[in-house]
Amino acid sequence: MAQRGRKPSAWKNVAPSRDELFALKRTALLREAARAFSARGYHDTSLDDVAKTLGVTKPALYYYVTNKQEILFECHMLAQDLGNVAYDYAVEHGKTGREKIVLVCRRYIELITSEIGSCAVLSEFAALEPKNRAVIAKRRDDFQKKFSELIIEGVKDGSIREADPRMTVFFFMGAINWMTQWFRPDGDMSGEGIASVFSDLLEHALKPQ
Amino acid sequence: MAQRGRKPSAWKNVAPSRDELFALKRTALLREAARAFSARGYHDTSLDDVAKTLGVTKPALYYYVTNKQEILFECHMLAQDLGNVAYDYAVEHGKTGREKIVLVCRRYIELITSEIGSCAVLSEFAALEPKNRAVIAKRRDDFQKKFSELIIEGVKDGSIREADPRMTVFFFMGAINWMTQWFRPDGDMSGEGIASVFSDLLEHALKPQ
Amino acid sequence: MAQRGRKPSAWKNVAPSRDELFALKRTALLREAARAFSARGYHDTSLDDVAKTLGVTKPALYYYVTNKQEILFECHMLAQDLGNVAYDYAVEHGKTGREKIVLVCRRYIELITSEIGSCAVLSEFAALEPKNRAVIAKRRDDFQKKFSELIIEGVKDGSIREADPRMTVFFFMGAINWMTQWFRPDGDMSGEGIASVFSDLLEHALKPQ
Amino acid sequence: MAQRGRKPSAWKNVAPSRDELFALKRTALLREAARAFSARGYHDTSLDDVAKTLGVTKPALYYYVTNKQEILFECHMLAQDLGNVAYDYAVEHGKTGREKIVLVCRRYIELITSEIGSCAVLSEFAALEPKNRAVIAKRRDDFQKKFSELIIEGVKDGSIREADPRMTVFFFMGAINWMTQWFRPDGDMSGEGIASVFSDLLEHALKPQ
DNA sequence: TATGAATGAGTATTCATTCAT
DNA sequence: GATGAATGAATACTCATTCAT
Repeated sequence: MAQRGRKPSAWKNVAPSRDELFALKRTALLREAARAFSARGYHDTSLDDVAKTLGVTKPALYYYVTNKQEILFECHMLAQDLGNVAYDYAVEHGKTGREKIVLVCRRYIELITSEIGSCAVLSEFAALEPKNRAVIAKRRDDFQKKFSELIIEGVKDGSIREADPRMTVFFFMGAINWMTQWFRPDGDMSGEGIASVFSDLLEHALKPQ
Repeated sequence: MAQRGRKPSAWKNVAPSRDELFALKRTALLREAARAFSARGYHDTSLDDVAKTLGVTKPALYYYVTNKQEILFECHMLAQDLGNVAYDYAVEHGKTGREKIVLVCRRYIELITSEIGSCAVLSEFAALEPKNRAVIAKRRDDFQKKFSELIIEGVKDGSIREADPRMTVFFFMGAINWMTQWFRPDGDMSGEGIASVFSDLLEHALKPQ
Repeated sequence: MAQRGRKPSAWKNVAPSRDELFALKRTALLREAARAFSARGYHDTSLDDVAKTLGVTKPALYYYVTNKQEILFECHMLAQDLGNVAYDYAVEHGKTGREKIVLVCRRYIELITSEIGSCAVLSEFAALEPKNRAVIAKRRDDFQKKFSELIIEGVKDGSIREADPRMTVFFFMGAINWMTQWFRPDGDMSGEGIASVFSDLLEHALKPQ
Repeated sequence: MAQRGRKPSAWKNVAPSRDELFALKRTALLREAARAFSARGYHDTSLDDVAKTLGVTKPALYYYVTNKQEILFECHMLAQDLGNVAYDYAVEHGKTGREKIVLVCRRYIELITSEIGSCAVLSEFAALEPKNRAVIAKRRDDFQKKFSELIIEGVKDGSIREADPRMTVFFFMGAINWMTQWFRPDGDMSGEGIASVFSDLLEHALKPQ
């Protein structure tokens, strides 16, 4: 999807190439669809609505995606990517298991609040068709496994008190994912603010004694 | 709707009266619908499906409800009731603010896990029509306010460390509500088990030091 | 339908007999249905509406009629009867053809305005099922034929100027039947008032010179 | 919607432009629907019927209208337009009030008999939804008012004998509107024939002495 | 690339009618 | 005589998807 290696186009790449334009438009489509899906739900959002908001007609969308399902699926993928980004960041910057866990939490919240429109789609899991649902579920499980391994690590290095790793992950993944239901970018609490409160709560929940 | 005081019918009231039958059937309808809504989403669940599962025809449903919306709305109401039940229980049995909070959490989880089918409907908030959505949102807010007052109480009586009450409520309400997305009654963790883990995490997150 | 010759019941006929009660209720049903059909149209009137207005439940109606169609049909019959009543009256009281025609017109208007609710049903001719439609059409034609014969009679006796009898009948039957579309019993023009104006117009339209 | 001034397309404008095609199809739809509504009544005519007759599928209709109601409404509007056309013609060509009235009558009949399918819809007034009904009623009243003013004019200029203007209008508007109930284009009386008979009757009904 | 036009499949809802009680 | 309950059939309307242009 990325176009790193393409041959230099004329105009010193000032104007985006055809491929870039395509990617740009496709992303805009996904973003707008995610926003709409989150607001009204997948099944209650017609492609006509999405198209109108983008200023094109419905059939035009089919040039960029093959399906309404594909849109939903891609949105899920994008939203999940944020989790991995947060994870990588935390593993790189944290030392103890607890530090890492808390960092994931903080970073993840910062990311999804900055992109909340696209992320709220996570609650439309049921609307995925079986095949896609399986893929997304698998990725979710993988992510949560990596997560619970951080907890195990923390228990080993003494930074985290004895706790059921899986349940603990469910616990704070729930706290974070549920944000899509109430967070408003224009609310009186910034993404960073929430990240602080939540990671603080998490830290106390986990640390020994 | 309850028929406590009605004149004793024959058969020692073994057979349900007409009104009771009506209520029974209506409840069965709501339960089944909630299960379906949770599994496939509101918009993707046809009343035909619900009716078929109940062994009746679609129009028969309309004898018990006026609308598909009404079903969704009533499901939300029922699910929300559990929260209040848990709250009342906790206020009655807990002493300090923290004790109460933890009790609500534990009791609430026990309740929703025993009735998970009906509760998972909570994630279909967006499918409510505006008027109903407003009602449910109001009740949700009221509930969360009562909740955060328990936290304030705990901070005052010293059982809870200094914390943003509203965010704290969002934090663990999220943890609990998200359960509807992963909890399976036949999973390897019982409702009580989860209740224990979650209320323990909550307790540590809140207690001073 | 009338019960003239029935054997004297007890109580000196003070209380209506079973048969009379049946007839009474049936008539009330037809009247109310006619009113509703006129106001909202046949297809837009549900038997539930009719039943509710009568203070019974829908299935109860089926004790008095076999069909929704039957109701419409009987209403048409009743409405048409008025025409014949008017005709008989006119033939009895008028001398020349013109006198008779004008009398029919006056009498007919008086009758339908006193019973407008039931008569407006005449515009629901299209809602009759083919078989019934044929019956009603036949009666309508018969009536109009008797009518045009009065015109022929008038032309012969010199009270009416030369005119196409059939068209003339259509002309003023239309004028009269259309009343069902605008006449209101509580309007500023009484049935007698209209009868006067209309029969006056008719008289001038027909008389020689 | 008309394309008078558009840039001349190839083929000497033989082929209708896109917009023209749209308008053409929409009109065909309205015409066919009117015919069906008149024959079977609004509520007893399914859009499936209409679509099938037009050789398209039902959803295709929704490309041209938003509603079944819209169809009925537009049909009423078109039918009413004929009245105004007749009125304008009469005012232009007639001298005395009576001449004008008689001309309206004649012209109007000629118009509706040539378009009887669309006009018969006038008897489906009750099927209009309240909002639309109000609009149509208003136009009808306006038309009848213009009409009765012609009568007043005739009374003043001595061409019409003293008469209640409103009732007189009702009288012959009824005669004419009722035609939709019996006129058949293939009957033994042409539109012009009827126009002659009716306007003759009207003339005699109105003229002094 | 994008659009106008059309379609097939689906779905909520209404309602006349029936029947056991 | 009347009712609660249920059903079958019908119908307006929506929408993802396709395709010629």
